[in-house]
Amino acid sequence: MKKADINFSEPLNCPVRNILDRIGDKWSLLILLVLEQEDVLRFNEIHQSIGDISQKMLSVSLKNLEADGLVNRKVYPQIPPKVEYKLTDLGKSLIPFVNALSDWSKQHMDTILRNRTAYKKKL
Amino acid sequence: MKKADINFSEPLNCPVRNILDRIGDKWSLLILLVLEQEDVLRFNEIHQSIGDISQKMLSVSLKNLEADGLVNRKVYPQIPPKVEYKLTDLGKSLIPFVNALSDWSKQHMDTILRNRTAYKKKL
DNA sequence: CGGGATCCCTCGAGATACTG
DNA sequence: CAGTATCTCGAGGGATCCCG
Repeated sequence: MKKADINFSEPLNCPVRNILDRIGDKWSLLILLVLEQEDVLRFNEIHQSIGDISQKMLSVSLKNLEADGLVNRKVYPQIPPKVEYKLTDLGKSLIPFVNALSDWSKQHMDTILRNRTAYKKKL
Repeated sequence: MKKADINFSEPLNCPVRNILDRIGDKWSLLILLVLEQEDVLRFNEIHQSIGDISQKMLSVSLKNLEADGLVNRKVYPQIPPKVEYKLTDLGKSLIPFVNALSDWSKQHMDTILRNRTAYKKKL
């Protein structure tokens, strides 16, 4: 080993694996970013902002984010029901890093797409 | 919309979705970090560094990373074969952001695990 | 309105065996 | 050594219906 001696082969003790298990799924990051843009949103508002997420997956993803303490869920006991979601401080603290990744993606996506096309032709 | 007017509902035009499609899988980020630590590695060296990845998934993941231009693959035409992998400049440029995420994970993993335990009890 | 419960199907990914 | 080829299984995730 040369540098930080991170043990990548220990799934439970590897920070990269932990973070990926949390936000590496299809929707969680997207939900966090939507909530960051709008501050407070109701279930259907998130649903519409993302567009192509199913009700089920939105529900499941929100529940996971809530369980981890990244999102706060506030229920108004009324009929019809009203539920509001917002980021917790912990959730907000993750946003800058996600945005940094997003910016990297924006900058290099063209290059990556060109690389991929060239790679296919090479085969 | 309040802030950057990102259109999250356009899968093809959403940087978050693009980056997740690239690195949101189970192994790609891990491979990038392993390569960053050791500079140049052969196939089986990566295999052993990660430990619990199958040959198949390592092969597939490396091929994708190569296609996107994040990893360079150098074949020595000899028997037995020898293949070396290293990060490209593009691959290297992604590392700091991944490390930032990894650090965030290290800092907050305890809190998240406690949140999750408390959430389960609440149910 | 905000979900929960159920059904169903695709595909990610592991195990194994084989090859230049 | 560095993969490829096949088979297989389980989970991720969509569609639909229902309920307080």
